[in-house]
Amino acid sequence: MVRKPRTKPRKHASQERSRATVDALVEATARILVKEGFDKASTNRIAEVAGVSVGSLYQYYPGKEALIVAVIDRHNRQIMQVVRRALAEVASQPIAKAVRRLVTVAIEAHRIDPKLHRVLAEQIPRTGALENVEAFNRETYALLRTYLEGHRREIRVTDLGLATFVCVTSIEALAHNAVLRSESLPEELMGTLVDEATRLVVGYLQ
Amino acid sequence: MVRKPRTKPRKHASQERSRATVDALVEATARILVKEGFDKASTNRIAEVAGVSVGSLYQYYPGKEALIVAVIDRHNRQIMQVVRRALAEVASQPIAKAVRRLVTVAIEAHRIDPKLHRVLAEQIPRTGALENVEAFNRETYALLRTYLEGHRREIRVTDLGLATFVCVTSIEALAHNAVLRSESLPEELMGTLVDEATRLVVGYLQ
DNA sequence: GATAAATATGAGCGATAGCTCATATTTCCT
DNA sequence: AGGAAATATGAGCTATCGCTCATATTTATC
Repeated sequence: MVRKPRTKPRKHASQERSRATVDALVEATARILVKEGFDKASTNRIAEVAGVSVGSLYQYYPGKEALIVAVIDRHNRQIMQVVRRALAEVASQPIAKAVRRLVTVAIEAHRIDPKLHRVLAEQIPRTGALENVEAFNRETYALLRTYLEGHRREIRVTDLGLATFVCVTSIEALAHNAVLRSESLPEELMGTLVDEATRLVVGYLQ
Repeated sequence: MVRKPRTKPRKHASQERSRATVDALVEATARILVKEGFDKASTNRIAEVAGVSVGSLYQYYPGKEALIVAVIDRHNRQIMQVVRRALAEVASQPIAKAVRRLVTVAIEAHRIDPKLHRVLAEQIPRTGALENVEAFNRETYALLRTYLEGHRREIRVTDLGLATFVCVTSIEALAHNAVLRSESLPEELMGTLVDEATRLVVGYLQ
């Protein structure tokens, strides 16, 4: 069993100045994670890079963990924005077209700050942050499920929840791995990959 | 950039006694990871739980990281043993049957010491250990590719490498997520999941 | 301009981590 | 039996970490 540290901000920054401090802290954390790795992201170092004192850090965040969570949250919000928009656009489109779009978007989403994405995926011990990530996962799941419900007639599938799980999981994993290997993978394969992933999912649904 | 600590054992233990020490250390590391979490897995604690002195630990492992790698390796070897056997059994079987077996095996494999599996997946910063994990991934990839090559006539696919990637990635992800959620997921869905995953992959290949 | 509230500072404390090394014990080899 | 090699010990060093708090500075309020 692992006990979780607090991860919520301490105070709500109200003045302009303090909001700048908070931003600088989150930004510094992200930069350190990318450039120096998780181990180097100590509270002292974060404050230093943010150009702020450790004391200020602890005014707004109860600890290192909370900063990391803030970075993860910011990144996830960016991703979810893209995903939400895509699923809204696609709502009335037929499966074949919709899935293709979703696959493309999934890859795009994973390409938002890919270096940060990689660090978050590989180096961060998921402790406490998990709840937040779970929340985003649940939203993706709910959104896709809603789409599938609206297109039930086009689908040949018993359990809709299970189908959603299968689709989200495979699309996510394909996008994730493709982007992580995108340096060692020829770029032109990316297009083909979209075709293949689409075929995979559409074939499954219909 | 992150510089990697050494992860190779220092000495090759030759006597019976020292082999026992090494085993105890790896075992202790695994136990601590599962029961107390990554943070508590300090070299002092590992030595204590192993019933051995810290000094001995450093005779065989250059640091904490190396012990973690040893645990990961041991776990991956167990998994690969299952996977290799399955792919050998399946070599001459037609796609439909083979894929179903592989999906089942993937889930089984993820169920080997699931608590450890979860900790390794969620809590361990992948630093240096990555190379080893990559090696196992490549083997899985190569094995499946060989199978697919032997069954080219049954497959409707342009790029065999890409097809392998798609199959490995989705089966792996489905098994992984299914097992991680297996407590919150009704058990009877597991059987259905195998059906669905099989349908997903077979439909894609044919 | 004066007072209060908000914000910022950073030296330094206690805790713990990783790790070494001088020393002791066990095993191997002849 | 006896010396050499292998193995084991653990007190304790250094480094760093997360974090606090007494103090200083800036901003809001009237």
